[in-house]
Amino acid sequence: MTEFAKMIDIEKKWQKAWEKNKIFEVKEDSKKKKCYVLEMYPYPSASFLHMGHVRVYTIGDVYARVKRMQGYNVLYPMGYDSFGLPAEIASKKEGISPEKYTNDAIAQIMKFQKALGNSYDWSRILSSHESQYYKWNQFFFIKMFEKGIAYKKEAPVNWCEICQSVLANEEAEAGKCWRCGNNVTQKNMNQWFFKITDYADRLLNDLDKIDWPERIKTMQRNWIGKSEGVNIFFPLENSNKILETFTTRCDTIFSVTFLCIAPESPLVNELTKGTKYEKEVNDFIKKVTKEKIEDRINEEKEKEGIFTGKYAINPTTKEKIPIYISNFAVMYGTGIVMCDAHDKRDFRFAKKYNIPLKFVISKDGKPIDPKDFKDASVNDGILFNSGEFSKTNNKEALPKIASWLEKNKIGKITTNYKIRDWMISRQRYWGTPIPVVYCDKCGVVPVSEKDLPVLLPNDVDFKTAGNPLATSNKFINTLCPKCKGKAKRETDTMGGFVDSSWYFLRYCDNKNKEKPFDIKKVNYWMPVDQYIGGAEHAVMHLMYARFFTKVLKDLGYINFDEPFSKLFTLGIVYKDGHKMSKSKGNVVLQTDISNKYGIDAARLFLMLVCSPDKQMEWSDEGIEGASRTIARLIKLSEKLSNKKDERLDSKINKTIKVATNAIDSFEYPKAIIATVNAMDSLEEITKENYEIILKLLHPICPHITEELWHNLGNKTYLSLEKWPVCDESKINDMFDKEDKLVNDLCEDINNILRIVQEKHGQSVSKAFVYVIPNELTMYQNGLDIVKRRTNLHTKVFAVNDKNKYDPQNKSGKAKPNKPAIHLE
RNA sequence: GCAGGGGUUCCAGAGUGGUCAAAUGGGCAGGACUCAAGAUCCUGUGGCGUAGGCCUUCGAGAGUUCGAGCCUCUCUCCCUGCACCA
Repeated sequence: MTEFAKMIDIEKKWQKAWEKNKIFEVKEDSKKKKCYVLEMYPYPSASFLHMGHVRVYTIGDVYARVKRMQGYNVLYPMGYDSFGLPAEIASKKEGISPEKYTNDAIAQIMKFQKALGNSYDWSRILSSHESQYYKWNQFFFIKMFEKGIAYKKEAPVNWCEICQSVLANEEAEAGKCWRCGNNVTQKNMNQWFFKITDYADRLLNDLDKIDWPERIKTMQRNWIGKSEGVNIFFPLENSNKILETFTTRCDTIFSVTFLCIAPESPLVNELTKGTKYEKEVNDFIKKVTKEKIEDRINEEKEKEGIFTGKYAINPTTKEKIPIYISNFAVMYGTGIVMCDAHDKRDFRFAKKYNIPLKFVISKDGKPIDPKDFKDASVNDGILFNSGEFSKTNNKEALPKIASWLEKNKIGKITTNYKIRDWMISRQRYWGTPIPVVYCDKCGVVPVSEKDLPVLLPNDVDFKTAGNPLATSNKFINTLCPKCKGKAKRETDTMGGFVDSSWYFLRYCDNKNKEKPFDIKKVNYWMPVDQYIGGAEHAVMHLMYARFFTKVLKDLGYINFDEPFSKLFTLGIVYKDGHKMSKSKGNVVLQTDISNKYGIDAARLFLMLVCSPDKQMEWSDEGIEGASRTIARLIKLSEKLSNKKDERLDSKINKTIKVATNAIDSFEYPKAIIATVNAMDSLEEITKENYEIILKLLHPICPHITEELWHNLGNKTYLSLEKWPVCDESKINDMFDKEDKLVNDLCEDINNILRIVQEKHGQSVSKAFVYVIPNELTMYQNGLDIVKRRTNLHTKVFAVNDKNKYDPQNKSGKAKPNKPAIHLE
């Protein structure tokens, strides 16, 4: 225990020294290559840190420390995403102001974070709830409002009754509120939006520029949901009306035998109003929309529909085709689907309602009939009954059909996106006030820049339902910036994702009072070279931050259009098969572990046990192993000698090479294992080589290595020392080969020895080893090792009898020469 | 359904064409040191063999290759994300 108590003293000592001497504070320096390492800034709610948090922060710190030692000018900041609902809820319940609640939480989490010994530049700290930060949210909002990127519109929004607020599409996962899990309902409200749809193509295309995990890119591509196809025009029978459908499979147009309209489509009413179908259809729509949100999760949901009584004309075949309303059609594209026998869902629907079906694709182009089929024919093949396109491959014909449709004015080549504009309005208090006033004369007027920030008022009532901001008269009543007449302020605040969309820019110049940031500073540090965070932000935060960056570039504030060059997504820490979390009650606390083993041991274990991107299982035994490794590192300092040893130099340089490469690609376990292996195989070590080992392990275990470094008489900080560079000329593969030969020999001897002793009870004291002549020296060099590891008096002889050492096995495998062993 | 990632020896997890019976850590077994325990260190940990080897193994099957855990194809199971998206 005394040993570990000492460990804690060591940690505190160096944390203080680093902070006092500001060794991690950085400035722009055009002579040095920069490296911006960033962890997603946390929401300051945790009243403690568990091993999941420790892992996150350690991964970033290791990377930052390595880059710093490699001579980069490393920006590695920390801050807090401090606006959000929990603070507001706490105010409601406990009567503390959100500000006090938040500041207390930040003080708390900072204390724990500092005990990790991370190399943050704390002078750059920021919190999004500070007016000096959110002022610039408002500033950017006004700039975007002027450009039409921020706009207000009446829109159906997701409304959560419990949170009394609207939710972004991204926040209403599968019809449930992401915070409280309550069912989300639809409501029409006037809301503020950012026009992210204008950037859909750039957001999609620029994914190719960045080094992100394929998984995350795929998720973003899905979310943008670009699909290229054709809008095809179906004339309504006995009418001038044209029904427009969107399809990506225009090659099946000749087989279309019915249309389906989404129940939400305004067209439905138009088609059935005043007809005998009206009531039945309306009843059906009521039923569908009511159950819709819950049933969206249900894959097995029965496809249902109802006939509208109307017909359309297939513009290619001129056939009269019925129009249905169906629960499988949604408001995507035009809200109308053209249906045919080459789609499984359409086919089944048609069978259910006895709608005629036609095929136009078969394997060989010979006509086939849906009557002979139980299910849809979805394979590609040769077209038939398709006019001039018959007898051609459907895939090849597709683009030709598209342009043919367009040429004949029965279609239009179209691109559709799933992404919707980003709804930023929240009816909450604890967020950035949207800097807009409503004036009876002038309408919607943005607040003048000189009047920013629009501060959150203190005289609000958190107890009444709805938006607390609406209860502050001081806040609401103001003057119009244009006409100076009476006006009312917008009470919506911005969702938290606005804050997190540019905080990484503010770190570059966090104290600037004149501007959001100095362009020169931002252009020096940005883009973030390595962004680190959880995969749960794959879509929302990471998409919005990319969007914001592109907007700021267009507005002339920055000169790059992707914020994060490289992204690393973390694996989760599990314990007993569950994600480590307070609610599961399976947390292992930072304080518990660091009190017992020291934070360095925890860091070592977390970095050693598996790659940082994988999920890992916490193990109490594992940390013991890490703790022992640190003990061995300390012990190694007793083995210092001045003996020059080429073999050792070779080994150390090879280790530098392996560890450096591994660390660059986040293969921390590989780097650690290489270093620890080198360390463990040593009998004695020169001071220079020991220092190299300390340097290699310093990013992982910064405190103990710093201590040992100073114990060697060094006055500098190891944290600022140069990362060792591999001297290729010192690497000699002969040593490796020699080691391997000797190793194998020891294993062979030991194996035979065991068999001889266990099974036959003979005692052995000498080993005679016969090897081929050109390997004799190598074996002799390793003789001491053999003697030590086998406890036998060993002699090596060279023998020229080639046959004896060149055994060819039956499969003809070429085997290396193996020595012959005699035991006595 | 679509997309992304996986299935390795008791466990976790390395490993992308020979140097692989497969790193490392844990567990387990044996040994050294101790009166003893703990700590520490050493050795072993698929099977067979009184040497150099042989046999079996990396989800299943097939293929490419002189040679496959590693490459190709099919199947299967698991995870993650998206989804009545036409």
